[in-house]
Amino acid sequence: MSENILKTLNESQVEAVRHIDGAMLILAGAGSGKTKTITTRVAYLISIGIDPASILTLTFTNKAAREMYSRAVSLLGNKAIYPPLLCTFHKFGLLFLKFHISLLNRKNNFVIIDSDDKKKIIKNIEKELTSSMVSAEISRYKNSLITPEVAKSAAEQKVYKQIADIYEKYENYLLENNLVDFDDLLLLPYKILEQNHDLAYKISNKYQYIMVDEYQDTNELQYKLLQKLCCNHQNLCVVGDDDQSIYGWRGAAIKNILCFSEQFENTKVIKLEENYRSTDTILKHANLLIEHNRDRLGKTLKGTRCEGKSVRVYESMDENEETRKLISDIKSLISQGVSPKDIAILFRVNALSRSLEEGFNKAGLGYNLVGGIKFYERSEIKDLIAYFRVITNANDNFSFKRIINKPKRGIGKTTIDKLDLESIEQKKSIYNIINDSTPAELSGIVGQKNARTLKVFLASVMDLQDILKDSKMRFLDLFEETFDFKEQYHGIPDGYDKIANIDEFYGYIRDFFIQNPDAKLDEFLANIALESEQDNLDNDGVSMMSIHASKGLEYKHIFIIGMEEGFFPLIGDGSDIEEERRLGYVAFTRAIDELTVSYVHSRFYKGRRTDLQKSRFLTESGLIEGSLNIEKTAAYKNGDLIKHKIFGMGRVIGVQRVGKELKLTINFGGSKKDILSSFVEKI
DNA sequence: TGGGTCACGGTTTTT
DNA sequence: CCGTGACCCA
Repeated sequence: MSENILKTLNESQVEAVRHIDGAMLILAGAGSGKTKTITTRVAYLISIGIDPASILTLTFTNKAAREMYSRAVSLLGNKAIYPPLLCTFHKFGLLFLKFHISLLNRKNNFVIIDSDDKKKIIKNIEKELTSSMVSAEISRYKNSLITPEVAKSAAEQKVYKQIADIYEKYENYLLENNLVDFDDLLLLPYKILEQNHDLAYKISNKYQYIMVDEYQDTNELQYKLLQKLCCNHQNLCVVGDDDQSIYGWRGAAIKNILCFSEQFENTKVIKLEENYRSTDTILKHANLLIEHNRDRLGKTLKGTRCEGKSVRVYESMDENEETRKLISDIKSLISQGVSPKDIAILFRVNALSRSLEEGFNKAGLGYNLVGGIKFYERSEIKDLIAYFRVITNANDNFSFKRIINKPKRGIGKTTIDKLDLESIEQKKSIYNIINDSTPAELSGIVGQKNARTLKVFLASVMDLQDILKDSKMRFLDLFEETFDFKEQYHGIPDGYDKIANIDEFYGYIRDFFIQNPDAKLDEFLANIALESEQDNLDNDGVSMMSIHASKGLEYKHIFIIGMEEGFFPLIGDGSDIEEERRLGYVAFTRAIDELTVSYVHSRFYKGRRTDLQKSRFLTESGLIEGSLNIEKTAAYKNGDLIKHKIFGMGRVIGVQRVGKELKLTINFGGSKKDILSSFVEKI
């Protein structure tokens, strides 16, 4: 049976699956059967008698976890086995904390906050700095294991002192309200393992075989955590593609994959370079593009299919012409019997979807915009979530403040501020202040009218808490009855949609409790906190999404728009041209049969029309002949200007990597000439 | 308290 | 251009 599983794999894949003990790095190029290899390895390990409970597989997304899990289970057939743990990093962290957070003297009824909540908390602490900036900075600290104290003492510039200060207050706030953010789901387990060697040893012993998907996207903290999990063995198998690392801006440490072999002894390295997805033509251009990157482990995708159609390059005056071309193409594809589900339009910047959407609407074509505002991020849903959080965790001041006036009950900012102050003074949550104070005491804080309102409000919340203990379903019915939550949206703009969302959400909760009758409300909350809607691909239209969102997906027909300097590659302060190129590589390799790239001469963006140059990626990938501008370019050799004129008149028809340099093939007057890039300089 | 108006700023975002 | 947030007045 174990050998049977390996039947449909190629040689390298089999080698990867059969390697049992010791560290392994699987470099899996785009479309090289990465998921198949991991899932087969899980099934194989179990089939040769390894205890499923000792296998841990970590992914980044729920979607990947679900897919791998079901594939691994189906490979094992119907044999009833104890399922191996296969989940996201964050889910693993959550499970770990539920068991062990007491080691940090914290209770395990903590609530997970999302990035929106985080920003709100930061804003409440300090309004001068932009909360997104501070939020990202705090994440960077946490993921680099820098404590507030260290951040404070290391800060030299005033801004960083300020940020470190906010960081400290933020951490205290989380602690007081028993909240954890996404970073904590990894950081706190690491801290616990760091402080408790026996536990680390025990856990490492429990998970003898650890696998990590998308390793190129791991950060410093994840690496450290993995080290702890492996402190008792070296059976860590990581799978990734350095060429598909596109989350550097978010703290992913590409060095984790680049240096894996040095960090773990006797690492076996396996490259999966056979691509089963795209045509040879598509791969050729993808390879040409990525060849321009310096920091690579080095890998070339080999095609297994056919040459296929050549990649089309569209040139348009502006975004309207671009959209017209795409729509006419897509219409003709559909008339030839292509399903719109097999078509996707990709862009580097979400803002580019606007003109597309307009065009599609006018043409009456259905589309499916991936990304955008997520269901759980809608304000009405977040309000409901805040209600449920307060109901399960009375210490959650943050959520309490969110719902205190929703629906409107006449409690304003001034009253909230007073309660906040009181909460700090009494070192007690707002919930408990309202509960513990006598009506007279509370009136002293917020006035008689507000005191009465708050007492009534809290009584309703407490009634619901009681009902929740008896019946979750009855609780849900009474919740709406008590607060008239939907009522507030009647007759306001978008109110109809909001009510529909609320009903959908109630439906979700009911479903969850039907599926998990024994689960508590806080389990539901933890579940949705870690759930994002990638499964947004519900309707049958053409998909539109950012390149980031397209990672891991494939479509028969791919259109990439906005191939212009400034848009793609996107140029900004933190921009990294190699990462942009990897994004290009990811985008190209999403295509199965046909790839079309498009650029325009001008685009309407941020309220103005901007002139644009076509993307360098078009020449780098060999999609168009590059032409060097006569005035701006000259060729030098050893400091001397050479053949300026001839070179200037030539056209670059090929670019190839030679060592650390690029070899440009120039065509002038019919004859070809090769020149190294170091000989080319801008004047 | 909350609705209205104006100024500002604006990549990508698995959890 | 278009959404968010600060600020002002009823």
